[in-house]
Amino acid sequence: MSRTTVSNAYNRPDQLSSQLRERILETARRLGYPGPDPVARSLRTRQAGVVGLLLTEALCHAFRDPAAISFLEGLAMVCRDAGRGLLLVPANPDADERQITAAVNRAGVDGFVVYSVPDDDPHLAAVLQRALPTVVCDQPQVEGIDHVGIADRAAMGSLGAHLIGLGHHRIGVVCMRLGRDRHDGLVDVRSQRAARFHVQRARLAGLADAFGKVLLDWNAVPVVERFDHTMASGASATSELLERDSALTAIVCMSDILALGALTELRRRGLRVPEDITVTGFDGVPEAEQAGLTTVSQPVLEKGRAAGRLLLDHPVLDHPVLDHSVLNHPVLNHPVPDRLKRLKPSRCTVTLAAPMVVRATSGVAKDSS
Amino acid sequence: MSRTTVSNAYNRPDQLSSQLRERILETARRLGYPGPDPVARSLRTRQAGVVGLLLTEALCHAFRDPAAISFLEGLAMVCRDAGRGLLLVPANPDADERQITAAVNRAGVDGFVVYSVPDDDPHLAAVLQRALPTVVCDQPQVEGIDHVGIADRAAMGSLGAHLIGLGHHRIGVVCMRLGRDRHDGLVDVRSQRAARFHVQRARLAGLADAFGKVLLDWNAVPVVERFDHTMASGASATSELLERDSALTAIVCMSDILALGALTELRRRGLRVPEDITVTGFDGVPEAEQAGLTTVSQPVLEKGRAAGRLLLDHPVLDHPVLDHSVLNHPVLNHPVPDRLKRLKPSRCTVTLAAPMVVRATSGVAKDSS
DNA sequence: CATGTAATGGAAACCGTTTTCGTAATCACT
DNA sequence: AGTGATTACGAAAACGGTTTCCATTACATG
Repeated sequence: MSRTTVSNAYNRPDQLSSQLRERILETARRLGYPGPDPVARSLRTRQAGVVGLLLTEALCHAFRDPAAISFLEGLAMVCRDAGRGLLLVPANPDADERQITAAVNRAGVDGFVVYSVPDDDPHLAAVLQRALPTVVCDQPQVEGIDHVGIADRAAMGSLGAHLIGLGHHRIGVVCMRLGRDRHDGLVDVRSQRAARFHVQRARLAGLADAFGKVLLDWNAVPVVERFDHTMASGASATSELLERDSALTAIVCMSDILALGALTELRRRGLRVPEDITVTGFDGVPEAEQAGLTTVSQPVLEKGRAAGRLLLDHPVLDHPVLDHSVLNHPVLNHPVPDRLKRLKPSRCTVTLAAPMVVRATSGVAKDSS
Repeated sequence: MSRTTVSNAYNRPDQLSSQLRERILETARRLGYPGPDPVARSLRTRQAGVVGLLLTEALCHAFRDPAAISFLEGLAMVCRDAGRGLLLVPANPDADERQITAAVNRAGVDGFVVYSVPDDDPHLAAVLQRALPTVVCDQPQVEGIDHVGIADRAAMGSLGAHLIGLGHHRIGVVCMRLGRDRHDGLVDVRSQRAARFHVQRARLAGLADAFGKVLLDWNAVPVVERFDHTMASGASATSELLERDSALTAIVCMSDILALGALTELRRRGLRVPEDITVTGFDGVPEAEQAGLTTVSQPVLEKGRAAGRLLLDHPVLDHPVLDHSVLNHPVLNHPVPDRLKRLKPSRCTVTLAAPMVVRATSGVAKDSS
């Protein structure tokens, strides 16, 4: 019996008579042959049928972040529909350069999605080395690499302007980690600008924009960094801010998780939100919605889907590659009534309708064999 | 230049002089060679360095279920520490038999973890065909296949006895889907026993046990099934139960998600929990903790870690044998059936004995461990 | 009966590594 | 310089399929 025929029996049932096929399968069963080896098949066909996903190093925290989960969900949906597997690349922050490169190089995938890792992450560098189709999300744009994201800076700018419009200027900011090293505490403007994470950098810059626009001094705004992206961090950072200045009128958090932590801390201190103090978040996770948080709602699931579609070369149907300027104007779906101005409690959600998709046309990494 | 030397340059830097190695790497860079092909390497080494994960078909719902996420997190942690990738197998409920088998067969993995799929799931059948090391979780035990789970039946039995001890006997039950087909509504005992999901079957049986033990009629207890595992389902099912019998004293939900939905529905109706009516859940997710739900806290993350360790042949360190009396969690050690020896050296069945606590924070009940 | 055509099965090349083993070169030591 | 040990590198055989191409057979047709 030739290999060809066996191969055909499994993959092209129409290429041989059904009784021969049945005989082959029967024999296979008897011999304990489990079917064609997927690895050998991948080698020959030059196709793994798998998409690699590079999540932030802090895997444990990624799974605790509803936004990351939604992204994963969106991506997984697209992969499932395309019959592709989704491989979580084992990203170990404590590994040395060699191990990291090895981990990425060992991944038998047809392409990579990179989600919110630091700019200088060695995993990312290793991925780019692989010269496979790649999509980055919540990252700085890389020449020739597809990109999915939102207008973080503009969105946070809107939120900042909204707050300032309400009369807030004595605010404190809570931010997740800005770099790969643990640092919990105040960060000055220099450090803010040097943040290794695109998202954090952009959002802080957006807030600074809003302050600059009305000639308020951004340098005077305390920004507290926390390495762990948890509610507890949000709480402790809020505490730190209030110790420093108990007269703050708003706590601006760079994510909903942190904002939820801020809420609990404020309640613990007997402060009413939003009567006594305002809290804002970012992302628009369900829990935030339920808590009645002022936040920026971004289409996280859609970002995952867009990334997947982009990688699998499907048309990015729902997200035509938009002009940058369109998305630069996030929609305030609750315009602030006049009577609410001057520090009156108010809640609004800034909704970003669709992710921003930038398709790399120069195709450096794309389809280059 | 021979292939051997190039291979060594990448994988065994100590096997050749550093200047030769540098020369090779330099040449590779110049020629655009991206390093050894992981697929070919896997073929040769007979090792993919990847663990396959088969999640329930309803992928979208899996990612919305905090318990499933925690399991995933635990598994991912173990994989990361072992330098293994984690492959989400594209499980499509709507695919036909052939596509499903193909999806599983295309996965280049060293082993599978199967998490809470229906007993008759064709994906599961395909996985078992592959004759690879496999661990099932929240599934019925399969001869010769590693198993991770908790004593669902005993746990729910304890919870039931606890409720009965408090005087509850007029209760309603909310359950997630019992089979692969959508069915929303009341289910009789026959259907309960025929449930395709191990977990649901065991938990319902445990509750029935508790009723039987004190000679209460389980047939009289209304059980409402919901296909979608969401808070909305919990709410609507609760509504359905109350329409049927407004004098219920307790709503027993088979998961925390459903229970949280029940809570909102009851609040909406102006009923106080736990003063007017008791609600119980299952899983012990953080949200439930926060809501002060009576629930069974199971070590979900630990289950994920145990599954990973079992598959990767690490000792299952953190899960020692506990006394049967605690909550009836035996740790069984099965000798390896001879025919399976070639697949994997040491197989055992582990039932998690890590802390499983019946919490009673909602005031009506108080009990522990 | 010869011949063209379609259906079916087989031979061999190829995918890109790892690994074993052999050979040549280098080196320390007597 | 001879000898044995050690090191550096290369040749060739797997690994387990897919795919292309060709040979054979069966059958209908002129």
